[in-house]
Amino acid sequence: MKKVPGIQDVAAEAGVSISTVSRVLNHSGNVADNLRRRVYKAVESTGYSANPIASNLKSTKRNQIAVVIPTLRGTYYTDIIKGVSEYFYEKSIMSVVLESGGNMEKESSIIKDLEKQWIDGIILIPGQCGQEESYRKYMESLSHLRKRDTPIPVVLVEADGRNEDLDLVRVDHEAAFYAMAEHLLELGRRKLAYLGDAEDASLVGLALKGIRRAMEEYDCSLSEQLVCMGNSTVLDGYQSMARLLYDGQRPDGVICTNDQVAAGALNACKEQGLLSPKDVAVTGYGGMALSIVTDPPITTMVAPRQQMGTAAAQLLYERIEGNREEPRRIILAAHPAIRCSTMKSAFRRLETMFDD
Amino acid sequence: MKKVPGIQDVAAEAGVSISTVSRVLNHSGNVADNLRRRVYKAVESTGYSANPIASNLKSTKRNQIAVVIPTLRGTYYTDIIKGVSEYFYEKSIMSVVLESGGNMEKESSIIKDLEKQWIDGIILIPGQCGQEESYRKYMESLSHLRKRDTPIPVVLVEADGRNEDLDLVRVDHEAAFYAMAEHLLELGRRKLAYLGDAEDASLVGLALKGIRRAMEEYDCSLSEQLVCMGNSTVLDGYQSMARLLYDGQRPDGVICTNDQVAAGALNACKEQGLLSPKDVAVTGYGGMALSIVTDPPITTMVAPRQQMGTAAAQLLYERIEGNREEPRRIILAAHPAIRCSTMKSAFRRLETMFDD
DNA sequence: TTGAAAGCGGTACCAC
DNA sequence: GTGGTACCGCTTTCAA
Repeated sequence: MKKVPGIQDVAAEAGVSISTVSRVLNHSGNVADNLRRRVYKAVESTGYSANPIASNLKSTKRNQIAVVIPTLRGTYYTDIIKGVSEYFYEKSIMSVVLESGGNMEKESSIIKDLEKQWIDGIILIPGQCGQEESYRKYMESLSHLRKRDTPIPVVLVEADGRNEDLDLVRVDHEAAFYAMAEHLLELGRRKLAYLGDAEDASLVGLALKGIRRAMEEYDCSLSEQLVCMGNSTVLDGYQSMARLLYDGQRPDGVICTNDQVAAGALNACKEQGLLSPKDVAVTGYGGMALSIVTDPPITTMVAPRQQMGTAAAQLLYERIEGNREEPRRIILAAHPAIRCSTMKSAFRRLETMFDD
Repeated sequence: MKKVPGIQDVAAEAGVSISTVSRVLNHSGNVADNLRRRVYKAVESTGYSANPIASNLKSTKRNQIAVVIPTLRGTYYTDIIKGVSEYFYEKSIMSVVLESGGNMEKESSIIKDLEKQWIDGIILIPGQCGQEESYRKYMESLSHLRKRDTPIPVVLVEADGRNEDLDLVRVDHEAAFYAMAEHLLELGRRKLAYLGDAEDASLVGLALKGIRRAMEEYDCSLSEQLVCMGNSTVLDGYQSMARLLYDGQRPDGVICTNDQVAAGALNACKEQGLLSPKDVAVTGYGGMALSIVTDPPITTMVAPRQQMGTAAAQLLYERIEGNREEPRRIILAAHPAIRCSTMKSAFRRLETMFDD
């Protein structure tokens, strides 16, 4: 195995000093035209390409950031990644994607690994962080990053706001669920149900808050019996809804924690001969591709996922460049997509925005 | 800004030589117990963590591979990434994900960038490589990687087999489409249509080959009028199917290039009052999450996406370690998921395998 | 068993 | 303008 050509080979080939080669290649300092040409020629003939590792040895910069996400399944998080990696690709910074499984221990261990890797920054999308106990340990590993002599900047995405001093980008879930509830209430529905994700306590809290606030304004309230906790798959939605109906509960509006659950709920309704939206109006959440292909298509709140990624990337970049000290929070709004699962008259055009 | 503790600080703190610290930390060579203890203590007190950049300076290894994919949208490619990154995470090798937009020029430029980055290996999922002309330039950039003094190994995923000497992992699409056609033919359907993706000539070719082979065996053939080319979104499927019906063509079976197109086609049928599967049986392809939430759920071929990723990662790792010289191809089979869009009696259980 | 010293491939500062 | 040279942080001989 032949050795890779190094800068010293180029220098030898061109008959100039290493310093000169460096100057030419980094456009630093002035070099006489003839030398410059000779250097370029030597680069050509040797097939030289700078070793990025050695280049960063001094600066101890890696030109690399990491995105830690709960899961690569589905499109919610990968859309966020899209925003992040596009932003950093422009800046010649590579993005590494790590999957935590939504598991706090794994997240912590990944973060420790990244620390050893001397990564330039981390965008962290935490999984469920319900249990106070392990949350403490978790926060420790994060704050450790900031207490280092050379801190690794961290930007949180879609996390609750408990960690006050970290940058944060998230969707205003409370407002979004408020909007969904208001939409149903405006349509005259009063007996609303909520199908939540037991594993995402933080989202459930915000959703309930939003829904309750809307219902109060319409002088009604959310019955505890109509609040169901499952996981967040199609199957869970189906089962939760089926159980509600089996128990003799029959809401006239169902707000689901995401589009998958809504799709499942829709199925359960159909099975019982209930029509949507006539008998039961169903709303999803997230604006995933599948929300448009169900029958009827599901009314949902579209989360600006890629935009979240871009915003987070921007915040992180400011930190990496040392351009900002005080923490910032960016709260983005989800926007409604009204479809036939709540309004029969809804615009029926197949939307092209989702090309999952 | 304080300096990061380096190995020399640890050495000073422990009152030993740098060499000794290195030996202790890398478990290389024997060190007296008392020295070893002092080193560990010094590591603790200084908060030392090895600089991964400097560690690899000699070996010029980066412990980093790249996955180049057409798009981060949807779940098809991200599922492949999941397989890849899990495999390499175990090996302490980071995976970087780059999005090419399915654009050959961008792909080439990304690959050039990666070359400068001295990445240890590349898993490449090419976009459409229809046009012979630009394909040539493209192959050049690939073969350049192999002709370097220190070649960067490349594994292709879901590419056609034109590049004979590269490792390759893909699904046997011809067999899969053959199976879909056979399924419809077995159900007595004879007037089959095919909705393809104009931008993926390679897939179209294989699909048509498979479908035609199956039809021949049933003594019938595919009418050219029932072959439609669009793109691959829900909307395209809707439009293609609508056009067919508008033209007075009415197939009794429709084979779609993917699940999105099938979902769209299903919609168009419904709009014309056609029942599925009674009037028209519709099949999708890929086994995406949305195939299960449509009404009726769509019969599809499930592509082993994560498995492809793992297989590709394995091949790449062998190359990186220099354990193999001769190129290998791994062809995986897709497996059918029969649903109500083709057989009314199909098992109706909501499958949990898709939790998009 | 230990330490000194020579790189690894560049960058950057300092003379000339 | 140009070249010499001292690092960057770690690994790896090579002597002692």
